[in-house]
Amino acid sequence: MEQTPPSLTALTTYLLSKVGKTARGRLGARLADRGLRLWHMAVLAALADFGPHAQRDLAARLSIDPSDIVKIIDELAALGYAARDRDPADRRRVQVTLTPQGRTALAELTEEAANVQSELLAPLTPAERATLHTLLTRLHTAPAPEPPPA
Amino acid sequence: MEQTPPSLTALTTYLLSKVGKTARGRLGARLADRGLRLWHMAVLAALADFGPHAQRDLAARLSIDPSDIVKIIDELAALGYAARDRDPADRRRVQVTLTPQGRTALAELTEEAANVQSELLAPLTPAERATLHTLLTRLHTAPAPEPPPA
DNA sequence: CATATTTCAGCCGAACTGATATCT
DNA sequence: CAGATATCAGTTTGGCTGAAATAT
Repeated sequence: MEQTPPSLTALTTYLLSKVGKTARGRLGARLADRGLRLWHMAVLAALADFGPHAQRDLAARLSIDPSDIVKIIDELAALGYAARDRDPADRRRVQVTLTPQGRTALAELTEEAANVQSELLAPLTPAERATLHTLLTRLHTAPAPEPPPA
Repeated sequence: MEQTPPSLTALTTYLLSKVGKTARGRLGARLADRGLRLWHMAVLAALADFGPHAQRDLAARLSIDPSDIVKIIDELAALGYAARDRDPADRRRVQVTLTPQGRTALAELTEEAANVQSELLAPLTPAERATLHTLLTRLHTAPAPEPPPA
């Protein structure tokens, strides 16, 4: 079998990128079976965890481009998972709320994600999975330090 | 500051995907400063570690589509980092070899990658970085288990 | 009029498909 | 002629840019 160059596997950066890509791919494939993509699940999760959002706030929270969120909400609304309403206080804003169907859909997606995860992390013991999760959490929540521009 | 939904950060899969994406982004940005992309570095690494390849073998080793490798080699050749020669034994094959300039370029890229990495992993202690690396290596080298189709 | 939010149209890079050319 | 390799053209997808449209 062809091997990955050791010059690359020696870089944690490379492994993170590669393993992360397969993780995204696996989960994306499962969601695709339901006609959804990763952003759909992210939006449902944000609505479930933090309540209704203006579209702009959803985009900011999830680091999606505001111009892309339109179609995502369109699709979630078409499935009955989310509802659009004008914010009466500021009619420029569109309040997006999670419907009960959206909530149950999210529960199913989370279930799917857990399945994908147990496949993906199968080579690790439960203790190792926990360690990996805490280390990744540290990296994720840490401020991204930019080096001082030369 | 807007927070990421806990429903997502609870998933190791999500963290892997997200952290991996920023890793790829950071490294890619550095390489872009030199007019290169990630695949260029991967190809140089494969040539350095395993010697000359036929283009098809490069594609197989790095999981690139064979139709995409053509332009990558074009660009590396234009920079003087790689050389194309017909394999005299099988003239269908194009042998790609690393030039001395390519080798020194790879050394510089590896240096850059190490810099990116130390920024990215700054929140972790050296011991934790080592743990992360071994865990990721286990995930990377493990066979990708597909669940039995329903 | 200046600003904020949403929406839409189009561009660009990455990944894949299919067809053609060259060689064994 | 069948098979393998490389090359080329076209499609798709995601993420981004820039310009309307609506409201404050």
